[in-house]
Amino acid sequence: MNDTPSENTGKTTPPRTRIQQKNRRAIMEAALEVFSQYGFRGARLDQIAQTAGLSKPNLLYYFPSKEAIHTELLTCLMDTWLDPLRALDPAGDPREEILAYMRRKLEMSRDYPRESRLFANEILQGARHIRTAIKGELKALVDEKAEVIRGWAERGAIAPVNPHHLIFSIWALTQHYADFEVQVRLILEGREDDPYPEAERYLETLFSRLLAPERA
Amino acid sequence: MNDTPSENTGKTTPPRTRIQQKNRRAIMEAALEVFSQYGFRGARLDQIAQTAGLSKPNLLYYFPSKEAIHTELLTCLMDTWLDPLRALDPAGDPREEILAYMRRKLEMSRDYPRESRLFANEILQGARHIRTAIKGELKALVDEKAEVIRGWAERGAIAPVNPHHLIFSIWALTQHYADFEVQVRLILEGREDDPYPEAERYLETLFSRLLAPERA
DNA sequence: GTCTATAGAAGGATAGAC
DNA sequence: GTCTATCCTTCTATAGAC
Repeated sequence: MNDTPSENTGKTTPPRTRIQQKNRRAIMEAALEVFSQYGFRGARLDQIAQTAGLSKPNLLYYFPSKEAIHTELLTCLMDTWLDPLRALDPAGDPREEILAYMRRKLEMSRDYPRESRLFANEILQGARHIRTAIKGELKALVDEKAEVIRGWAERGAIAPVNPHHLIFSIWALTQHYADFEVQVRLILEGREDDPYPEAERYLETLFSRLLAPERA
Repeated sequence: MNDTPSENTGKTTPPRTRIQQKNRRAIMEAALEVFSQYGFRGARLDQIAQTAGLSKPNLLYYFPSKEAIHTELLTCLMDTWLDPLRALDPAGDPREEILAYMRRKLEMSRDYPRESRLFANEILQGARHIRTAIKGELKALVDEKAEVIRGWAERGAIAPVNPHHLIFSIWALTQHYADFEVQVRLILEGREDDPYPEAERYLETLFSRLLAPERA
């Protein structure tokens, strides 16, 4: 997931051979599959090993422990996970930037639902393994972008809103379709086979009306 | 949680004595605490027993298995969980009814965050134990209320929206504050000690602007 | 009804042959 | 690097005394 063998600073164990790279990838993939479904405590090493096509001891040849796999997985994915927000451009058109951010997040839910559920499980279960990342990296990024949004609202480019809660609402609304996918699909059964086209239309309407500056 | 000793149909084991009632309540309370934090697979019986102030074997005197505790808990809470939506009154003022529903759901998140996380864990982990309830009870209720909302939109009492996704969005936005409470609080640290007052203001603005009929 | 003790299965992790 | 075998811990669940 982030196994660049060259220019490795030594922070994570650098994989040397092709086969190691391949196996480490397979393990990360399997770990994502299992951890995203059951959370850390509910996940079982045998399941990860089996999904990765390895024996349990072989799995533990690559990583020292269950916790190490989990930590590596979260660390590798965190950056990708924050990219959509990082891309929010202070110089762009305010409403379009926010709508585009929402669309990127909705695409992430559609294309990477397991990643969404991995973080959902982790936070739901107390965020013990990513507390520092939330308090540091994520908080800093959110505060920075919230400041941008506040500026847009102040100069009247968008309707006045609480920037932090605006960001929360984008997370909540888009991630809901990944995290609660089972429920959404069961309820929409017989109406929409794929919830995402309607979700996009609905969320575009929602944020357009919310942010339209020409009112009150 | 639902232990009316009289007029019990025999569906769940009817508690006979005072002490049994008290202990069963304590177990349900402890089970809520633990299952909501770790999900079914991650939860441990000792933790539930300890939290309930009972020994592990004593816990299993009241319930035959871990699964039985979990099922009982979900069953008991499901009704309460759906009450806010049931209360949506087709005869009421459309915008006010939807806003009131949102407020009730937000209050549920604030006052019963563990219940929210219990269902979140369950659905996130595949909804294996409440599949039938979702496909049956919940789907029927949602479809019924969505029809009401569709009627309101058709006669122009609210702006046109997809009723199902409107309901999803109310769930997503309100439950987010319970399910992702840790993250919300960490990010708002130094700004808002209690996220709920601002959340209510923000969500009222959001749904007011979304549903305002006098536009387009 | 409640406890101590423990069976029996499953989980995480290691040893050592190949 | 990978496997078989296995250790030790933890977990669910039960037996049986009180």
